[in-house]
Amino acid sequence: MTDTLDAAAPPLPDVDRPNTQDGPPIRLYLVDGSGFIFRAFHALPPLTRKTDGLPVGAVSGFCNMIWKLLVDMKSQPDAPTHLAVVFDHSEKTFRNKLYDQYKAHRPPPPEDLVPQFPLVREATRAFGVPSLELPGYEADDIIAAYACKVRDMGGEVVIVSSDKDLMQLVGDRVFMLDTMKNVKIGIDQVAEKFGVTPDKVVDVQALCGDSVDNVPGAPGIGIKTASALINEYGDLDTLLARAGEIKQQKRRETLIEFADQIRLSRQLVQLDCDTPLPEPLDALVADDPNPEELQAFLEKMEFRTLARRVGDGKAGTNGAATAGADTPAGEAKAPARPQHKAIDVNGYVCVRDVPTLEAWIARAMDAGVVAFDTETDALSATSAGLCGVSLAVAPGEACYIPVGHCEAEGLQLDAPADLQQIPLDEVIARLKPMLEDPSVLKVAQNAKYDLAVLSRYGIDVGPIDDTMLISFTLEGGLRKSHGMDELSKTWLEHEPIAFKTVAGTGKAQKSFKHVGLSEATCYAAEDADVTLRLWEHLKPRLAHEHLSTVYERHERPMPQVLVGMELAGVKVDPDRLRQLSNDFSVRMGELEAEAHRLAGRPFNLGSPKQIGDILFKEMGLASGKTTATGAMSTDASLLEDLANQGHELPRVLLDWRQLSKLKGTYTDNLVAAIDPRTNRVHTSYGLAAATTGRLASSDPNLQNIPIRTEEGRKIRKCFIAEPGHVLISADYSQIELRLLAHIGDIPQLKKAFADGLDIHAMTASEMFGVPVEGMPAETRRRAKAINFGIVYGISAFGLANQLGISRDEAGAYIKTYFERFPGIRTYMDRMQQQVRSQAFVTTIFGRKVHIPAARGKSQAERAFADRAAINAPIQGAAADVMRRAMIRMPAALKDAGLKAKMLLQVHDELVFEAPEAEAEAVIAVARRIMERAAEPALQISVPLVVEARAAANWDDAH
DNA sequence: TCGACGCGC
DNA sequence: TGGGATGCGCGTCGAT
Repeated sequence: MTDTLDAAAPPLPDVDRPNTQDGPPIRLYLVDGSGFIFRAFHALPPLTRKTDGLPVGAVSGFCNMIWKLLVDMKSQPDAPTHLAVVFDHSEKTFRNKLYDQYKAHRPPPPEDLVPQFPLVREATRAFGVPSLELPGYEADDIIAAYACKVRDMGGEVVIVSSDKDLMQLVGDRVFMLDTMKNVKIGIDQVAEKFGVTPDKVVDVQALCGDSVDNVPGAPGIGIKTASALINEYGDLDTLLARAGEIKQQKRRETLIEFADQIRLSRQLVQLDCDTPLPEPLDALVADDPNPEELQAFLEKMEFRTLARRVGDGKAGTNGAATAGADTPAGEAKAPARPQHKAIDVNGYVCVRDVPTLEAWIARAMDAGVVAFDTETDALSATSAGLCGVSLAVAPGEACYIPVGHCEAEGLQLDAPADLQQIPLDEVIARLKPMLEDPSVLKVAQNAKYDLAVLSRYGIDVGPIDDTMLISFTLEGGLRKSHGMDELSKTWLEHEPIAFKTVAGTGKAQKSFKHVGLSEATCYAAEDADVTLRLWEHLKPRLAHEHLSTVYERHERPMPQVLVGMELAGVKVDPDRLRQLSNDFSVRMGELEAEAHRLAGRPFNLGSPKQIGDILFKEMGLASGKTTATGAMSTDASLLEDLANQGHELPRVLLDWRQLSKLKGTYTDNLVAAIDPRTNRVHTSYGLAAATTGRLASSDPNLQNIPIRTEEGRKIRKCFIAEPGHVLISADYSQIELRLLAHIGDIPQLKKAFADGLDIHAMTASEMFGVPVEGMPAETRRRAKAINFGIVYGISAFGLANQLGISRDEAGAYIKTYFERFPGIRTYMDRMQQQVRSQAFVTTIFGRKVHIPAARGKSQAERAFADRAAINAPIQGAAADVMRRAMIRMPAALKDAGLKAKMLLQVHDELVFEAPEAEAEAVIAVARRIMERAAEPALQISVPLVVEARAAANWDDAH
């Protein structure tokens, strides 16, 4: 419950504070108590009262939410003036008289939830909030009655619930608030869900029915058909009266045959605004709780954090912390219990004998879906050793299976810790069939890591779902990270135990294998538990938000592919790299001495600040520009200008910087990154890093190896193949411009690509009216800069900078460009409009790229969003094409009988290693797969062309 | 921990 | 009006 709304939720329309004739404005908050307790129970981690084990998780979530509402009442402009919590009273209601099967399929509530029902009512009273219920009626009807009354009086109503059955009540002055997701639901959100305005929601529900409540509806009609029909005919009665006019035979017959059942369904879903009010409205006036009574209740429940906040009277400013504070995470900070006794911690189980392990595996097989997580003794997935595996088979039901925990050397314990574990081989052998069973879905957060670890122990995990990738597919661009901690805080309002808490921090940080089994179980089992809950929450959204295909085709297969590449690694020549490093050092020393001589004093060449002082203060050179923070800029373009004016020092600094960069970033670190076991370098690819869908490479980054300068290429030459093998580089030629031609439908560009012309020369020819033959190199260079600039949404200023021409001249170029290629202007305008109205754009493959800056306050932010919106569909489509090629590549190579391996990806390039004799065959396979990668999803209207070459090192293959 | 810088596509 | 004025990453270094 953070203060700010989810960025995805549009702000509420400004509604003037309503006035009633005879009193202050009314803003009534109605909390759907029954709905809340079910959702809180399933969404929040299990929490029990310490003294007697009474389950109180849902009560805790409920108390935090109520407290937040009460705190907001004092400060927020849209705080409640009236407040009540509404509960269902009994199983049987008037609806059962209409239809005896209503809600007949409901399973009994979970065992752990039952004792919490009376506690939530008690909590409500302790907070001084009226608790309403009425025999024979559902909570929804009571909510409807109050909502209608207040609305008709001119007041405002906020229904705290996410129950879709309440959405029919939404209107100009009636909203819903989902406090667990921090989303407000207004008319637009209802329309998005049901495809009709709220007043037509019952008609749609009557048609499609509801399997949860056992409302029959019309067979074979879903929400889409229902809303289409209602929108066409206006309302349900008209539709049923004119059902004979419907063209589709099946649909017509269904509506006629089931007309009565549909009318009954409408009666079942229609909420009754005439439900008698259990209390007069005046009785719901919001008021402060009685402090003693509230404290007594909270202490009885052992909600210490909330009790303290209530005592301070200043709680609620950070709702997320409030919600998490009474969870097991807080308990973990308590003094450690004796390790050898703690087997069952917070309901999580530490598995240390084979029968227990078999029982958990059986439960996973039985459930058909299991969340899992691996714990390791280091960070690198390609080298870390396994410490243990955790499994979650249902929310709150998780275990940790330690396999590699041991005592730290030199660490004396008072009593020997009990570290008895099932042997590693035994655990692997027993887990393997379940983890590889095609009928059991394995859910992981960042599955690539766990797949890489387990694959080194001979387990080929599958099928998998990845909560990180699901989140990335749904919300790429909305949040910086899709890490588990952040997702848990957002969606489960729960802060998992931090790794630091169990392993320590900084110098004292210990490897996970030295963490005691009790603490390790708390941490590891919780991760699997949280992963399962996140999956339950996020996975259904893919379908609802039309992102299932993107996830299934472009995300879900990637971890497997990348594991293959990361584990393969790439060979580098350490001797040659060390020699380069030495050469660079020697020359840097010479340049440093020269720089000190020219400056007249020693200084640190690596410090932009000191360089600024020397150049602009001591030597009096004209400082051209400043950086974002106002410091004097000393970047390469500026030093280049000064050098061209005839100054000596800037040239020396530029040369030194180049060598310093190469040595510091590349030579030394690449040698250090060689894994001694494989003698190769294993990068890690980030899948949820770039919002456009591009991969990112890190530890080390192999996507920014130098290529432009002669010195830099010396480093690239150090990437080599094994003896008897070659490296093969295959890269898409001009893929972004080709996709722009397709997406923007630019005839001249499409024709040029179809004819295989030099695209930059063609652009120059179109723009400047000169023939391609005999064109000056400078003319082509300018056209090339414009082509690239267009892809990035460049301005006249930027282009002028890039080309070293005047701003007016650059402006004229851009003007000419748009005149020659009007389709590009249209494309850019379209993206700008789209991002400003929706705050996201999509690629031709359906990938959604959120650009929240489009809703930014400053013009600069929105201008930035415009440029990102122009670039994202192009860069993103290229990334999508590349992903499709990569996903198909391993099988294509294998089917062709080739031993070649895909090693690296650099956005538009793939690097393979193959036996020399395979080179030609690999090139043929790579080109075929890459050039046809968009198919069959899309037919790109320009050819995608791949250039490929084999050589002994990466530079020569390029 | 942050900003400046620079490497890649 | 006028400031700001090419997209997406990662890693290093110095300054704090």
